[in-house]
Amino acid sequence: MKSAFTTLFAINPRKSFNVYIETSCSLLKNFSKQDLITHGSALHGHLIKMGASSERYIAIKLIIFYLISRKSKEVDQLMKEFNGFNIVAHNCLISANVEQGNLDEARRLFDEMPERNEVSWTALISGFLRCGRVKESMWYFERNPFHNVVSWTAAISGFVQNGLNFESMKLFQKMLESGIMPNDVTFTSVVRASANQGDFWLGMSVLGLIVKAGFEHNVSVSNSLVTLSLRLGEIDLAQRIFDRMEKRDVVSWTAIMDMYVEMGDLREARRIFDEMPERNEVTWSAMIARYSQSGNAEEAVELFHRMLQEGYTPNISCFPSIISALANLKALQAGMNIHGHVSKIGIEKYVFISSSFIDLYCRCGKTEDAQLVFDLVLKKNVVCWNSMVSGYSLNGQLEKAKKVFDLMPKKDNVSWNTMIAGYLENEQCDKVFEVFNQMLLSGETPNKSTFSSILCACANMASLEKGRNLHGKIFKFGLQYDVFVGTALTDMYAKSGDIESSKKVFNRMPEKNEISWTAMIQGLAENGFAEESLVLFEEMERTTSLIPNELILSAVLFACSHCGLVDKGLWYFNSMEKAHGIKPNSRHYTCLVDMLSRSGRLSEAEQLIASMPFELDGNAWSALLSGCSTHMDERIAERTAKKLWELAEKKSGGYVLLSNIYASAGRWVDVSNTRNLMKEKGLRKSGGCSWVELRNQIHLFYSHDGKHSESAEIYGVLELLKSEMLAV
DNA sequence: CTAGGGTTAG
Repeated sequence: MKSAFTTLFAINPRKSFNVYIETSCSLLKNFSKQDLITHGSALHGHLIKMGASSERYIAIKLIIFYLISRKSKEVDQLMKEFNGFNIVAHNCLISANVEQGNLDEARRLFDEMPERNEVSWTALISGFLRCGRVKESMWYFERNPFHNVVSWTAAISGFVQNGLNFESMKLFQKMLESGIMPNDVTFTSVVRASANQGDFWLGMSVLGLIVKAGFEHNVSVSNSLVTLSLRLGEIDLAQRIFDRMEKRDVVSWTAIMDMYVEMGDLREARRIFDEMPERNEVTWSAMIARYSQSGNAEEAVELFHRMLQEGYTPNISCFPSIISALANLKALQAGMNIHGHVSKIGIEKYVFISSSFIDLYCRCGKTEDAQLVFDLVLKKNVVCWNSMVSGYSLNGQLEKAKKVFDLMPKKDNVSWNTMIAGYLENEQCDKVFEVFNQMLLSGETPNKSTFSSILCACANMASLEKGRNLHGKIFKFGLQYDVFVGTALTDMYAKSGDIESSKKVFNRMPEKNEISWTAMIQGLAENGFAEESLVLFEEMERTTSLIPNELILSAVLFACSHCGLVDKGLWYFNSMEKAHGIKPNSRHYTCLVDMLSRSGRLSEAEQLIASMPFELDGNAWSALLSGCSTHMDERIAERTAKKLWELAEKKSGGYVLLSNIYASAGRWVDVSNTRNLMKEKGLRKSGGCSWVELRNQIHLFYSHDGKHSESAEIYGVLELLKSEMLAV
């Protein structure tokens, strides 16, 4: 561009300057390229030399150029020198300031104009709307003496952009009453308003007006109608409108492409994408976003590369999707390359982009880098904060996550859910409830995600009372028929030992997925209903197309082991890889060892352990040992005990396991010996913890350090109670 | 003055 300009400049300096400035301005709208700014200033010097800088049109362009480059000193200077203002020049400046978000400056310019036309009014009114300053906009709108289609439409579309859909429809009605005919732009805005309202009949009456006014074949209007139909779930209608269109443009094709995504048919969407006659940046961005959102990160990345190869310039909207895809792939290096590029073109501080980078860095374990990105964001929104909170919790840095969480100026339910899920993931169940209670107290509405986490915490603690309480809350929020919530309820009841309620919830679920079945089959097996568990497993195989997963199969093996169905269990075990493509893991082996040991097939069990393709598993050894004690095999027991001791040497868990085994066999002397040995070696069992909930306050009690603040009083009362009881 | 695309929890 630079050399082309030099040539042009030699022929006609004024005209070429305009071309140059126009190009620079439009480029600078999106990016603030340092080299363009340098070129612009150099040109300015040139123009001064040639005496052309004070000519009205050029001077205005120069002011706008500096305005966009955010060089306020130069702008002020030029404004002082410049006094050839007419309405057009003034309007240009107002628009440029609006574009930059300098609304107060635009208003000042507007107020000091000696004379204004309809463009001046519309520029200011729509400027305020664009910044969400609706009240000020309306103040000027009501005083506008030049009401025409454009000013009405500006106000209507501004309302729609600010989410004031109902108000925009009211304005539309007023416009019709005042006798001004809407044009195609008005209709597209109004259709969008009805789509946002989700009101089908409103949309249809607008459609009637469109037909009456003769705009039904307008491309923009039809496009908005296609989108309206899609939003209202009227897929057939969308297709019909699309099919009847005389002319279709990129927007139409992109909209219909999205229709297939909406229907869950990504492949068909891709086919449309490949075959559409025209594509632009938005189309590419849309397809990339769809891949990224639906978990096809590799496809998203591949498409992004093709987009670059074919010479398209990715715009701001494209980056969040591609960064998110890279985050899913944990592709740190590729992400950093993008970060470099994005910084170079000066858009790295945009919230959408920063939020994606925060996520990327955190998923790659780089929370410090993420924090750096976070600190630089100019206008942090909730998502940005949430990304930082989730990033810390993802890396187990719960204290930092909580710190950021507490600093948030505004929280939404994602924020709360993130914090809750973080504590759950890090097994701090007490905190899970603490945060949940705070969430309720803050007035935030829990959703299915919240309840799934909380129920999972209940299941981990086997807290039936809390679980029942939550079940009631879930009904109140109407979430009882959700798959995730239903599954979590099934699991909670099963893990808390209330298998009847578990079954009830499971049977009433209108939709069940793989995880639902797993929870129920596992729940039955672990609660001693082994036959029922196996029957349910067979029902699942018979009535659904679900493929059994690792967890279901270990539940099945567990059930077989508890039913004494050794041969059936062996059959399942042996067919795992062949029938379901699942390699047995250590849990499966442990189940099998347990099964063989229980039925007295001890040497087979011992052989199986020897053939295990994993690191030695304490659970398998202890299953064998307990088999030895029921079936009185001293020889294998000796060998097994020795192995267990070896294992115990390595970690405290081994000793705990050992002492538990001795305890279950009633060998109390050995239990105390083991515990003493642990003390000697400085090993300690990780502490137990319990708590009670009183008036929304959780009181914690630990088995090791960190005593309750009032433990002396509590023990005092306990002693008192004890003596009272003895006295009776 | 308008239509299609963007980030976070589970």
